[in-house]
Amino acid sequence: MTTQCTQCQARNSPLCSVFTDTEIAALFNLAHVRRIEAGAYLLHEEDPVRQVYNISSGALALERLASNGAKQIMAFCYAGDFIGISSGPSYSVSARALKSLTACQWQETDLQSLYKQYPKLETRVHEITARVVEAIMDQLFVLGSKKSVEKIAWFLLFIETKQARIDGASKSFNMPMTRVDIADYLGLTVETVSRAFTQLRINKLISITDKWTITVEDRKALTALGGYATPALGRKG
Amino acid sequence: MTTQCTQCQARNSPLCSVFTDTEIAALFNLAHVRRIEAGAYLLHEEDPVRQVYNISSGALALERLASNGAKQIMAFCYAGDFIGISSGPSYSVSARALKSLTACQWQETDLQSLYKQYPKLETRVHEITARVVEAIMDQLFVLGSKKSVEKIAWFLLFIETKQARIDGASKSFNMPMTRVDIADYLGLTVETVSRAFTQLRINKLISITDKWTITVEDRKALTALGGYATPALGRKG
DNA sequence: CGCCTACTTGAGTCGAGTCAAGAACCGTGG
DNA sequence: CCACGGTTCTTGACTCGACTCAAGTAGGCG
Repeated sequence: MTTQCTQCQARNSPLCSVFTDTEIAALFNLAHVRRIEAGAYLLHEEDPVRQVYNISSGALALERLASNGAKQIMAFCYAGDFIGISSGPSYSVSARALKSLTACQWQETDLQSLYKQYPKLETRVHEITARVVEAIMDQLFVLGSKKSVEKIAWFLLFIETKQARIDGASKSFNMPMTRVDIADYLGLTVETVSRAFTQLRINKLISITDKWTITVEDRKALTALGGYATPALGRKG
Repeated sequence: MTTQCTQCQARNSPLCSVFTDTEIAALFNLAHVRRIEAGAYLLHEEDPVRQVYNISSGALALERLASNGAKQIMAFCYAGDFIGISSGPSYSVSARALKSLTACQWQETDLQSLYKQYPKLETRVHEITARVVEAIMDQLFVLGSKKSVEKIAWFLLFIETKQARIDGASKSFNMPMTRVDIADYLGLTVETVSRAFTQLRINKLISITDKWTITVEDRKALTALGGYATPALGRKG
C-alpha cells in the first residue's frame, strides 16, 4: 500500500515529517511493522541495540527495573515518538506497551546508511534526542522538588498536553496508564497517588468519570499547584 | 600557540578526540577561550542559544531555578564535558562554575558549518547527547527510588568515578561542590545530606579529611548501599 | 579579633510509606 | 444472567524518615 504512511498517526511526527511522500515510501519499504499486545514488551533494557522504532499507534512506558524490584518509569511514549537510540551497546530501558501498539521498526544498520542518503535524517534524530533531554529534565525537576499532590497536578497537565496531540484538544482526556505506572513515574507509591487524586477531586480541581478519564474543572488552580510551564523561564507552553 | 590543545585536559574528551592534531588546530582557531570565576555563570537558562562550550578545566553545575526559589541541579560537569546543545530557542539550564573554569566557546552557527566540513563531528555530538540521556536517567532512577543515605552513597561513588577521569584513580578524592549543591542535585535538604555524611562516617564506610576530601573505607558496603552493583540492603527486615 | 558563610547537630512536626482491609471493576464460566 | 476470582483502586490507621526550625561549631578572610 502506497497510502500506508499518508494515513498514519505518525505522519507528522518529528521523524516522518522531514520526508516527502516519495521519500517516506522508500523509508517504509525498509521498515517492518511490529504489533504488540497491551502489557507485552517491545524491547528489553539488556537487549543489544539492533533496531529503532517509530510508534504509529498506541502508547508505551519506558522503564528501568532495579534488582530489588523497584521500578522507575522514564517516559510515556505515544504515536509519533521515536525510540531505540542509545549511547551504549544495550537499550538502557525496557519498553512496555500500555495499549496495543503498532510501530515501524528499522534495523539500526539501515538507519546508519539512511543517514548518508538523507543527512537531514541524522540532524532530525539529533533534534529528537535533544528534546528527550529537555523532557527528562522536566521530570527530574518535578521528582526533586515537588510534593505528591503537586506532582500529580503537574502530571495531569503534562499528559493532557500529550494526549491532545493525538486526540485533539477536548474538555476531558483519557490516560492509558494505571495508578501503579503513575506512581513509578513520579517516585511515589500507589496509595499516595490514589490519595492525591481523591484530594484533587474533592477540592473540585478535577473530576474523574471512569478511572482513566479526567476532566480539568479548575485549570487555574491546577496549574498553580503543578507549576506547569512555570519553571522560572519562558519556554514555549 | 599550536601546542594549546595538545596540553589541554580535554584533548581526549569525547568531542576533541575525534580530531587529528591538524584538524583540532583549525577548530581551536574558531574558538574563543572563556574564563569564569567560581560562583559565576557561564550561561543562563533563559539566554538564546548562540554558543556551545567544551570545558577545558574546572567544574560547573547545570541547574534550573523555580519561581518559588527551589533549585534543581541537573548535572555536574568536568573538563571534557560538552554543553550548550538545546532543542529549544534557549538553554533550559544555567551553568554555574564551582571552581574557576576555562572553556572553549564556539558560535552555534560555526558548529553548524563545521558539521558539513566534518560529518564525524555531528555524529559525535549526537553520541554525546545520547550519553547525557543515560546519565540523567541514572539520576532520575536514584531520585525516584532511593533513601537519603543510599542517595549519598550512590553520589559519592558517582563523583569518585568522574573525578578519577580527571585526577586519575586514588585512595581519596576531592569534591568541588558544597553540601547545598549535593542536596539540590539529589532532591534533599542540606541537613539531611549532612546527617547522611555523618552516618556514613560513623559507620566507617567513608572518612572525611577536610569537608571536600572523601576516602572510601569500606567500598563493598558503600556499593551495596548505593546500588552501583548489588541491590540496596533492605532495612525492611 | 570578629564577621560571614558553610557545615553540623538537636528537637519536634508533618508528609509519604507501610500494612491491612474493603470496594469497584474485569473477564470467565456456569 | 449472575456467581466467582483476580486485579486495580480506594481508604484507614500507624510508623518512620525527611523537612523545618533553631542553635551551635568550624573555617576563611577582612
